[in-house]
Amino acid sequence: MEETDPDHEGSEEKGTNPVVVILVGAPGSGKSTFCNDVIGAGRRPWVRVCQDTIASGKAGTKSQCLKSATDALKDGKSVFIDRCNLDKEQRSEFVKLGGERVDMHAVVLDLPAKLCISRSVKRTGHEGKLQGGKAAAVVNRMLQKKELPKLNEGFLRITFCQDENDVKDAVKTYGALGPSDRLATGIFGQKKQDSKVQLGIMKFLKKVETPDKLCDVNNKISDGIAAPKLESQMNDPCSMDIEKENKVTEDVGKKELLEESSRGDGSIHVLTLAFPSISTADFQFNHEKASDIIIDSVSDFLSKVDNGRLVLVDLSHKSHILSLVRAKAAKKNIDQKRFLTHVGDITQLCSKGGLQCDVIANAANWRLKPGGGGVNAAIYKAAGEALETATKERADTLNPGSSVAIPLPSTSPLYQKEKVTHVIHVLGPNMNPQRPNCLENDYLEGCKVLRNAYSSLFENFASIIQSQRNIKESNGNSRYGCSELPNNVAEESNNNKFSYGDQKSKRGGFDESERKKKAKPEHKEKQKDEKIDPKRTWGAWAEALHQIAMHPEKHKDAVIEVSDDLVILNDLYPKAKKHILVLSRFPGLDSLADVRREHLPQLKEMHAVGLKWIEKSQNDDASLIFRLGYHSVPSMRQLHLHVISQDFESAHLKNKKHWNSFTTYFFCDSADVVEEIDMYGSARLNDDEKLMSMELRCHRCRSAHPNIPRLKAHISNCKASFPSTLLQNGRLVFASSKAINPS
DNA sequence: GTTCTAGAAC
DNA sequence: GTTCTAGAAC
Repeated sequence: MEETDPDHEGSEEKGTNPVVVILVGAPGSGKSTFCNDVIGAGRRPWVRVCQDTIASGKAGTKSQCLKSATDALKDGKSVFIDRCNLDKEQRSEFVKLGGERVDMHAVVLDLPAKLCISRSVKRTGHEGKLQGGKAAAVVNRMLQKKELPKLNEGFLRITFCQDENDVKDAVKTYGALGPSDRLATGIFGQKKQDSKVQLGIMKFLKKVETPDKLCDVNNKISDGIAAPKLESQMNDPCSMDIEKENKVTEDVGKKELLEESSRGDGSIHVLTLAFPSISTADFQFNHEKASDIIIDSVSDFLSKVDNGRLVLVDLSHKSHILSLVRAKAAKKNIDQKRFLTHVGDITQLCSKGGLQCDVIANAANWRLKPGGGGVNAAIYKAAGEALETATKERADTLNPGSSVAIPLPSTSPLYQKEKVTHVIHVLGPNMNPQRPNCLENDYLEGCKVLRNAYSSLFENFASIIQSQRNIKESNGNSRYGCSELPNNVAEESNNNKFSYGDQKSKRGGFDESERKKKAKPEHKEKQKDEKIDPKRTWGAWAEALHQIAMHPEKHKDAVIEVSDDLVILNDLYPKAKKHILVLSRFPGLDSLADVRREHLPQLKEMHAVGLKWIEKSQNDDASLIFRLGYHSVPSMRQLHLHVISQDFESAHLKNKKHWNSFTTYFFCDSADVVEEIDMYGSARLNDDEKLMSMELRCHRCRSAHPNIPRLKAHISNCKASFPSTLLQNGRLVFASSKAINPS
C-alpha cells in the first residue's frame, strides 16, 4: 500500500535544523490536540503558534503569528503553525519561514467533514470560539475552499492523515523526533485516487487527470433520491444524508429477501449470486463509470433470466461504489427483490449476514492464485485448499473481461458453513499502474472489458441456474448436492443456453485473439504473432553487449568471468553501488521476449550465477540488498540479467527512465520469469512505455517525489521496509545471517 | 539566474 | 545505453 510504516520512516538523518510544521485542517480536525500531543512527548523544544490565542489569549493577526514563529526559530525551537491553513495563499507567508536552516513540513488533518463538524459543535469554550450550530456552516464553507498542500509550495515533507489511526501515527512520528533528527522527505500517507488529496498530487505530478468528481456524485445522488441539504455538500463522499437514505433502501430489500428465503422448506429458494464490485478497489476503476456498467449488466440479466437473484456486496457502510449503485438502481426502478446491495463480508453472508448466497463471485487475479489482498485473498482463505485444487483442475489463467465458474467441493468450509456451492472467478480491467496489464486510463477499452466481465459472470450464473433446473426436472428434487453439478456449468461462460446472443455481438472488436493479446496469459499465441512481426532492429550502440557475448576475449577489461554459456560483467554505467550483468551467450536470444521453455536451464543458471555473485558481494558488505531481473524491453541486444543492489546510490542514475526501469513492473524479477517460463513457456512482459514516465516513487516506502534529485535525497535516507510484494518469492536477496554474523 | 526534463543524435 | 542542449519549471 501507499502508506509508510511510521516505525520505519522516523528519524533517519542527523542535523540541527529546527522544523516548522504547518497544520492544515478544518476546525475540529484536531490540530491543537495534535500539537499538544507532540509537544507533550518532550523530545524537542516546540512552540505552538495559534492565531486564536496569540494576543494574550485572544485572536490575533497573521503577522503576529509570523513574528512569534520567527522568534521561536531564532531560539532554535521548532514551530507548529496551528491555524486552518486550508488554502495555498493562507500558507504562503508561513512557508517562507523555511529555508536552508529551517525544514518546512505540512501535516494535513483531512478527516471526514462530519467528524470535524460534530467536534466543533460539541466543544464549549474552545479557543476559536466556533461553537454550536454555526460550526457546521463554517466548516462546510471552509472545506469548499480546501486546497491541499503540494511539495512545490516549498514543503520538504507532507503527511496526510485521513483517519484517527493516521493521526496517531503522525503524532508518534513527530513525537519521537529528537532535537537532531530529521524526517524523510516526500509525501506520506496519501490514499487512493478518489479523494481531493490526490487531485493535488496529480497536479504536482503534472498528470492532470480528473478523478471522480465527488461533489458531482453527491449531487447526482441527491437529485435522485434525497433532497440535498447542507451536509450533502461536504467533501466526504459518503455524507450523512446519503448514507442514511441508502440504508433505508438497503434494509427494505434485505427484509424482503429474508422473507422470501425463509418461506417454507427451501423449494422456493431463489438461487442467489453475491458479487463484489469488480475493478473498483485495487484496480482503481472509476466508480461513476463502474456503477453505470453494474446497473446496465444487472438490468440485462434480470430481463433475460427469469430466475435468480443478484447481490452486490461491499465491506463498509461507507462504500462509495455501493452508494452509487444503490442510488442508480433506485432511479432506474430495478426490482428490489431481485437485485440488492449488502454491507458485509462476502465470505460470511449466510452465517453473519443472514443471506444465503449459493454462488459468490471472486475478484480474481489473472493467475487464479490465492493471496494478494481484498476479496481474492478472503475468499481463498475462507474456502480453503479445496477451492485452490478445484480451480487448478478447471483453468490456469483468466483473461480480463472473462470468468470461470468452479463448483465448490463439499469439503470446503465455505460450502459447509455458508452453503456456497460455486465460486465464479472473474477478472476485470485494471487501471492501476502498479498492477499488471494497466489500461492507462483507456476507459474506452476499460468499460468494454468491465462489461464483458459482468456479462460473463452473469452468464456463468445463469448456466448454474439452468443446470440446477434441469437436474430438478429430470431427477426430482435435489438428488444432487449442488457441488455435484455436471461439469458443463464450470466451463468458461459461453455455452450457456440463455439468450445472451445479442450480448456477444455487443462485444464486437474484442474477440478471443484480441483478448489474449491484451491479457497475455496465453503465451502460446505469441510465437505465432512474432512470425508476423519482424524482429526488432537495434541501433549500433545497442550491439555492445551482443559483441561481448559473442567475443568475450576481445573485451577482457569489461568482463569479470566467462563460461561457455555466460559472461558476467560490471554494468558500464552502474545505477547502484553494485550492479552487474549476467549475459547469455546464446545466439538469437536478444531479449526476454525471445525466451522459451527450451531456454529454462540457462535462465536458471543465470539466476544461480547471479545469486552466487550476490553472496560474494554480501560477504564484503552485508548491508547490501539485491534484486535480480530483466527489463521488459531492454535497450541493448542480447539477453542480460541485471543484478543490482537496492541502494541506487550512483551518479549514473540520472533520469526517470533509469529509476522506473528498475522499480516498476517493467523490471521482471528473475524468480518470476523462471516460474512463468516453466508454467507457460514464455515470460510475461510489462512493456507499456508509460511505465517509464510514471511518477517517481520510493521503492521502499512508496512516497512520491517531484524530481530525481529530490527522490535521490529521499532514498539515500529511507529505511522503511520494502513493500510486501518484493519480500515474497525471493525477489529481494538479503545477506544470510551467516554473512551478517560471521561467527 | 539556476535546476531539471525530455528529445535528438550517436 | 549516454551525451548534449533547448527550453520549461522553479
